[in-house]
Amino acid sequence: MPVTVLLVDDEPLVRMGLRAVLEAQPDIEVVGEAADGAAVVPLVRQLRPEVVAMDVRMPLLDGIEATRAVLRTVDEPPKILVVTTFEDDEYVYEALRAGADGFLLKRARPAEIVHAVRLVAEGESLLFPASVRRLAGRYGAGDRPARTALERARLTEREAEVLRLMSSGLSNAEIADRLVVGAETVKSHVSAVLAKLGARDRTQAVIAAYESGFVEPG
Amino acid sequence: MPVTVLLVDDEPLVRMGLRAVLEAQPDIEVVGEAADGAAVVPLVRQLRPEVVAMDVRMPLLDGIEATRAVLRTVDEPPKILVVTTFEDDEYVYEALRAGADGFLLKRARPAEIVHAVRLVAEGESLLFPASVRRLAGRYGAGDRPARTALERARLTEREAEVLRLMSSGLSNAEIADRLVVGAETVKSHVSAVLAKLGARDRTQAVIAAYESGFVEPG
DNA sequence: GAGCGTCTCCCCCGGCCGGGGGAGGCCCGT
DNA sequence: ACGGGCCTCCCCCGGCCGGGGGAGACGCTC
Repeated sequence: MPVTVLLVDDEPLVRMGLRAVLEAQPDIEVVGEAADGAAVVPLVRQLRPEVVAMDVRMPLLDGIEATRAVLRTVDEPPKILVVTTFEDDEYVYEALRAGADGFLLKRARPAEIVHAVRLVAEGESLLFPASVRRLAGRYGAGDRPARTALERARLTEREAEVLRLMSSGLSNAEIADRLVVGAETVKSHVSAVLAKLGARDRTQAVIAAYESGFVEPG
Repeated sequence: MPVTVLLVDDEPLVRMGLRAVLEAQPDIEVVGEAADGAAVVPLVRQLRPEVVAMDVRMPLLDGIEATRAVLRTVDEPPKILVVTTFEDDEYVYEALRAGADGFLLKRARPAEIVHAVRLVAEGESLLFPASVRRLAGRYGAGDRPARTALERARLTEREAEVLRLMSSGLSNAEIADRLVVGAETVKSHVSAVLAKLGARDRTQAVIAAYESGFVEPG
């Protein structure tokens, strides 16, 4: 059965765009739309979507408040994907802290959007949108949303170990030596880590590791 | 004229190894050796080497104290390259704080050793030996040696900008778009950054950026 | 015993990356 | 006016990386 998605955005154009992109996929079904945050909770109760693509800036109730409302009032809440532009980065981190599961850049290409939806639907986090770095310096100490997001990624012990070694700058071959396993094995673990973190390459994974507090600089 | 190097290590075997490796290079000349830290300052005054390859654990005066002594008492002091094994990482960061210019792992391959010597001789730092990560958590707040080391790397404005973008997870193509320049241009900047940081690839450069405080996690 | 997750290894393949070397234009300081 | 640093772009090339897909072995749980 397909992944069910609820679109929440005050701009019809954006909703139509997302719908067009997502409906083109056989395994994704858009089950509803909302134009403001206030309508989200009742719609979620009614439609029980697996994923909510949630805009940040909306009338009545913004994406952050709507995210909080959904997670606070709905049993088995859907995954929340925060839809954003570069411009409202400052709001995004609040949404993540409110419990959202990932980012989605409006300017992302269709394939990336589809990928993001599938990822969160599978319970994986989407730690790494290209703009994550721009959030730096805006978190208060102690409440880093990304940390929970990475924890949500549920890395296995081996994968965590590989991520640590990646974060110390080692190549796959070097990691293989260190762990005394084959290079192909390391590749498997690395691929798993990238998928779970929503990272495109090892560099993004390492950044996510730093941003989330998984590793810490001096 | 060749780069002049002073070897300081209490083990003759290590000195011989280093000498063999370095002397094989036409552009590098080993001008002297010392077996303990106490002999370093007078030898530096006498020989005026451009680079000192300094062991950490030595009799009489260890590498950290010797480094301090040289930098404090010699005009136009040489570049200090700390020679270390994995095992004495805990001492290395002190050496860096004392003003050393880079690391050198004893188990590094000859080509890497030669490379390290050339780099520091050219006034560039060697931020990224494979073990840098192991230093994490040992720095006191406020006195991060790596920060000074990265500052010593003297990145140009453009290179710093590229490093920042690399540290936000962008690919070369994406950086090119963002800066509105050609992909080849970005490659040039990236290569320059890697060289100046002593990083092997962009991941190591990003790690160095985090470790040095050049970028900061949430 | 039949799953399921984890860890291990394999193949093929396209692509981005990074090294090496070169080159032209610009500004700035000598 | 010449040199040097910086930014820009170019070519060739080998290699690591990451995706896709598959598979066997182990241990756990149901």
